[in-house]
Amino acid sequence: MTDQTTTAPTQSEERDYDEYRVIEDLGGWKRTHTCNELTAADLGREVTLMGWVQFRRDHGGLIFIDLRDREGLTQTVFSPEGDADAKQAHERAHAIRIEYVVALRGIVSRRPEGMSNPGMLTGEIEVVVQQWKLLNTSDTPPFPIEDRVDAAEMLRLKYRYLDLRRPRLARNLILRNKAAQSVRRYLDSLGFLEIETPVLTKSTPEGARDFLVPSRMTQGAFYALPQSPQIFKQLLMVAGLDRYFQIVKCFRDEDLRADRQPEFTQIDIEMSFPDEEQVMAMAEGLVRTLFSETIGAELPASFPRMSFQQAMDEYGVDKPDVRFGLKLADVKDIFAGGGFKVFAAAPCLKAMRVPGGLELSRKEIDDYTEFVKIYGAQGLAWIKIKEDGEWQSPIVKFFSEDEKARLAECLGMAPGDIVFFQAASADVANASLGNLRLKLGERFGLIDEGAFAPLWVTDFPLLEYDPEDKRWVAKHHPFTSPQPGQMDTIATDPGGALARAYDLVLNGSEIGGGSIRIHTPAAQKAMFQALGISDGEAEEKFGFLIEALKFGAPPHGGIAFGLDRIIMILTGAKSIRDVIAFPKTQKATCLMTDAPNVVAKKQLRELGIQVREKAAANQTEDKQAEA
RNA sequence: GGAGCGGUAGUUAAGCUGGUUAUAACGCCGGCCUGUCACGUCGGAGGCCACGGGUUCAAGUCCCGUCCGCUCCGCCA
Repeated sequence: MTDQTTTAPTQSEERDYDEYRVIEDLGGWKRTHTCNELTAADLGREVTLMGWVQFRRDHGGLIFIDLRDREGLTQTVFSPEGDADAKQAHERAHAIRIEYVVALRGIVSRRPEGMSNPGMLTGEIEVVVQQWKLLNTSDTPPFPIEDRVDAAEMLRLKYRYLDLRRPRLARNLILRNKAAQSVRRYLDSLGFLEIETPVLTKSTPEGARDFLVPSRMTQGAFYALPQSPQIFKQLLMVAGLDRYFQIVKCFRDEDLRADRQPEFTQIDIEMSFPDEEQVMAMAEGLVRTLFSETIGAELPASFPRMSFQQAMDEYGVDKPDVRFGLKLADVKDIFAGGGFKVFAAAPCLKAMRVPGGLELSRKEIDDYTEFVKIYGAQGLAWIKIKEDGEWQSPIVKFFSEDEKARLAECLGMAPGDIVFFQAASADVANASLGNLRLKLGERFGLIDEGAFAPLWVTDFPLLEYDPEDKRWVAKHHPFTSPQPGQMDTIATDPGGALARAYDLVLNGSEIGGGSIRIHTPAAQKAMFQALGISDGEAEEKFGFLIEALKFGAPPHGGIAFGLDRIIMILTGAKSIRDVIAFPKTQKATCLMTDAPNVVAKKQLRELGIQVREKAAANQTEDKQAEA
C-alpha cells in the first residue's frame, strides 16, 4: 500500500478516510426540522437534521457542510474544539463528500458578527454539530446537483432522480402538488365528485393515434389507453352523478413537442344542465383560484373572449398571445385586380405592421424569410418606412399610387415601421405571419413576461376538412353540440357550422378546451352521419354511447385543462419535461428505465402476438449496438 | 415522413484553412489551512474526440452513412 517510489516525501502521511465511511443506522434518531426552517428564533435549540451534502468547505480546522433537503439549505459547522463527542465528530467529518446522506445533531447558533449570509433563508444561523451519523455514501454524481449548472438533457434524463434533487425541478414538482390540491379543493367545494375512469378501454376511430394494449384473455383483441376520459365522463352525467372531475393521465401516440408528451395530465371536468356561460364561469374561477393559491397572481375577474374567426383574422392562430399587439390585417381588397400579380392573384393577402421595424437588418429580414418558409411560405415581402417617409422595399415599384395610399391608410403606416406581407393560401398566410408575429414580439421586447393574459376563444367551426381522408372531421370531437340552428348548416355548408365549443388560451398557450355535448341519440346519429361514419360503424364504435343517450341523458357539458401546460406557465418552465417527474424523450423513450423494450418470447406467446420479422430485426440490431 | 442545431476528460466548453504530446475551468484524489458559504492554496490522476466507413503522407477537424439528445414542420378530435 505504501508507495516506495522516488517521489518527494510528503510532510505527513496520506490518509485513507474509508475507516470513517461506515454506514450507520438511524439508531432511533428522529429528524426535528427541515433544512429551510431554522432561524434566529431557534437559537440554542438542539436539533437533528437529515439530508444530502450540498457543499463542504474543509478548512482543516473548521469544516462547513451545507445540508440540503427538498425544502432548502442549512449551514452546519464541525469544530475541532468542544467535548469529546464534538472532537470526534469533527475528525470523522473530513471523510464527508458531496451527496453523502447524513444525520446531524447539534445546537442552533448565531453566526459570528458579519458572517451571516443574506442569500440564505437560514443565513443568520448555523448548526454546530456535536454528533453525526453517516446514513449513506454517494458516488460522485455524473453532473453537479445545482441549478446554476445545466448538464446535457440526455444525462439529466438518465439520472432523473439526481436531476430532481436540483432545487429548480423539485420546486416545480412541489408547486405541481400545490396546484393539484388547489384544484381539488375548488372543485370539491362546488360539489364535483372525483371519480376514476378506466385506463384499459376501447379504441375510438376519431382523433389521435391510440396506444394499444394486447388482451391475453381475448387473443387478437386490444385495449386502448384513453386519449381522454371523454365518453366516460358523459356516461357519468347520464348516470345522474351531476358533477364530475378527475386529475387524470391521458395518452396520445403522436410526435412530441416542447409542450407535448405522449402521456400527460388533464384536469377533466363535466357537469349536468349547464350552458356555456356556467362552464366558463366555473372554469374561470378554477384558474383564478389556482393562480392565486400557487403563485399569488391575481387574474382578471372576467376573462375576455374572441371568436375563432377573429383570432384567425387578427392573429393568424387559434390561440393568440394577446399580451401584445402586432395584429394582422387583410389587405387583399386593396390589391385585387391590381398590377402586382403576386398580390393580386393570391387567395389570401395579409399584412403586419411592426412599429420600430425600420431598424431590422437585412440579415434579420433574411432570417425571418427563412423562418416563414417553415410554414410553407414562398417568401416574405416587406416595406420599410424611413424617417423621411420614403418607402424602401423591393416590391413597392409594382404598386399604384392609389394602392399605396389605401395601404398606408388601412395599416396606419408611419415612419420607423416595417410592414410584412404574406400572399398565399389562407392557411399559409395565417400560419407564417401568425408565428412571425410571436418572434417579432420577442425581438422588440413587446411581451411582458410577468403578465397573464387569459382569453376565451369561442365559436369554433364544428367541422374541418381533412384533405388526406377527403372527408369532414370534427374539429373538437364528434360529441360536440352544434350551435342552435346549425344542424341544417352542416348539410349545406359543413365548414360554416359553428360548435358550442370554447378554448381557454393563456399567453398564447392552449391550456383548456371544452364544449356543450350532444345529448340526444338523434343529434348524435346526425353528427356521425355528417362525419361520414356509417350507421354500422357508429354502432360498433360508439353504440354504447348512443344507447346511453336513449335513457334520459341530461344536457351536459364540460372542459378539460392541460395540467402540465398550466404548471409550465406557473413555473416559467420552457419544457414540459421540467414539470413532469419522469418524462420521455422526443422519441418517446425513457432513458432511465430504457422503456420501451423488447419482451420475452413467452410473454408474446401468451398474448398471441408475433412481431413482424423486419421489426424484430431492428430491435435486435438496436440491442446489439448498445451492447 | 421532413428541416435545423448539437455529441471532445466525470461535467461545461475551446480546438480557425487537416500538421508536434488534444486545451481550459469546475469536479475527483491527496497535502496544507479555525469563519467559510461556488472557501483558499499546492500537487496529482483522468480522453475509443458518439459509432462505422471513406478521402489523405497525415483526420477531433473534410466527405458519406448510422445512432443518440434538443427545437420545429407534418401529426396532435
